[in-house]
Amino acid sequence: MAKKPNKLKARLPRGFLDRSADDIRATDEMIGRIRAVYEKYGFDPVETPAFEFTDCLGKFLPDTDRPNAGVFSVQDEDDQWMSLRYDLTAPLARHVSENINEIQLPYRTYRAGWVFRNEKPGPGRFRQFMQFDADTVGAPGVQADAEMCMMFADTMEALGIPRGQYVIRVNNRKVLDGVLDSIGLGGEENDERRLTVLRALDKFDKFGADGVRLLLGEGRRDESGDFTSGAKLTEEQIDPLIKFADFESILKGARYSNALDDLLGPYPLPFQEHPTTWSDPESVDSHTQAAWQDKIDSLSALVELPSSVSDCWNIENLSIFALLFDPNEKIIEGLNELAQIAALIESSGYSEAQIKIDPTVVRGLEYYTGPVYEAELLFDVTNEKGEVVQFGSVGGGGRYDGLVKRFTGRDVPATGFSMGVTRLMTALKNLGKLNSSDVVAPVLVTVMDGDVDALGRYQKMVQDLRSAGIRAEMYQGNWKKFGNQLKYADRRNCPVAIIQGSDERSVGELQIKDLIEGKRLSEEITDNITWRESRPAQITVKEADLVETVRGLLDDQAEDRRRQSEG
RNA sequence: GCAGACGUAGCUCAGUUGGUUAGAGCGUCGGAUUGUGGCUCCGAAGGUCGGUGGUUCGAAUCCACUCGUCUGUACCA
Repeated sequence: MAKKPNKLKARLPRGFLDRSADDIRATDEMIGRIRAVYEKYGFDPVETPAFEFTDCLGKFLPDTDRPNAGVFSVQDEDDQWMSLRYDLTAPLARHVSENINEIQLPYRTYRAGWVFRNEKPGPGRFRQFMQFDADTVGAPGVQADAEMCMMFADTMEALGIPRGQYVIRVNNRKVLDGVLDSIGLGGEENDERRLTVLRALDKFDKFGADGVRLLLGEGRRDESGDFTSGAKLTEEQIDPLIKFADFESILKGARYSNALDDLLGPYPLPFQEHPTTWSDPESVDSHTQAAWQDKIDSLSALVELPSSVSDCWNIENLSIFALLFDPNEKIIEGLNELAQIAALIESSGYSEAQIKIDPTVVRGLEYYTGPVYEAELLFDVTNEKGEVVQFGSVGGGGRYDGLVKRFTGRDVPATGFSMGVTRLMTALKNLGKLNSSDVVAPVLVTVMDGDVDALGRYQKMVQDLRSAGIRAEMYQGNWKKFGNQLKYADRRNCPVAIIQGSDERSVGELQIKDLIEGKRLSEEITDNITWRESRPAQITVKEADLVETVRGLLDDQAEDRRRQSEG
């Protein structure tokens, strides 16, 4: 006997998703809300295509062994490499550069689009996902960064995430760079190690202070036994970094019982001559105390805290912890910018519960040059299996002053951020915060006779309903199995079915069946004969009353749904 | 990329120390019911046991390789 031909296996590449009607409607809803916020802030849309020349995306030309590592790349007819965009920022920089003469700077713009990354997908991470970006191009001042943070916070709230359930964390690359300089990691020869250190710091949320300490030192072994080699810093370098990054727990006494003792204690600072304790000022010799006070005074003179900034913004604490290092110009400049951002945000009425200065934020290792910010969800997200998922950030951004200059040679400072629409939607969906759509399935006009005249009459009913603004359709399957028509209507959640056979037709009537009410009534009927013959929730009306009756039923059902959702 | 776990029907899974013709539930389709959704009952279809090679009289089962999925980790512009 001949082998049956192998069936083609239907399969989807991993990391890609088919989107359901509910998903699409929910995404549209989200995008609408985000867009409304951006528009209100005075931003205009712009759209760029999915493909760009690979070099314009800022990616080096693909190497021949693995041309698709990280990005999806193809070669055009003329052998030039093109790639699917992996974010919306690099294409924007290209667009601005190419149209720099027509664009009025500062250019305030937003856009939503699919981006593609050829890397291993994980929970809530896909190879195609949607981002929604906003950028201000040609604005050098921190006020532009501050505005981005505020708009970010407004967007989160517009999406229905209540205050306290999200936070926008703000940091400044200049502070981080200055800190790394001061522990001897400045200069080009340390580029690689700086990256390793920043990556390690970025994992603070995931692995905590102890894990980060390992990554800064020799390395860390994960639970599968795989080993990640570390930055191989010395204890003297690691200690202040950890304390700087973890300063909030230190202040709260959460991690170190004698926190401020530690601050002074175990590693030599230039001004520290004797080990001492800070928590008990009596035990500190006057010389050391004075040295510290000098340091703090001189730092306060350098970091101009605007008078309007209150303590809650962490600037002062951050400044004190910057003393762990020898504060250089970069640190001072970075702290000043953060202080100004805090002042601007505060005077606009935002609180620390919404936007927070946080030295552990590391983003965009490649191109960010100043303030960086990211949005994090603070509620637990559970997946389909009911497990709590580490969700991390749902969007972020920062200042990228060099990106346009790559093309134009002109200094065009810019700042902007990106919302991860797909990620956010996964979170909101799992949280049940997405109002599953209000779209009601269509009214079904059933088919009792299949001749052209009859079909014409059914189609006319459908058109009458549609003309009245009611979603409606005629059954398109095998009409001879009438039971299947109602089964179809039931599974589609059709609210109402219209039935007209020759009996009704001959007296100018039709049957209108309320499928929702009928389903409710059916719960009390166990016997099939009764169920079929009682024809629950079914009424007979004149043909002319079709539209009016259906509209009445739909209104009643909508009212019921509204009441139910209210409790 | 690295490490680990797992691949049996459309889905969720069972399958004994290697032993005849690989099973169940759900779902699908048909019928009981030519004009009424649910329930119930009867019946049917649906499998290269991920693939290739090997050990064996005999492999879903043991071995090797390979592909795929999942988890952790790396990368994440």
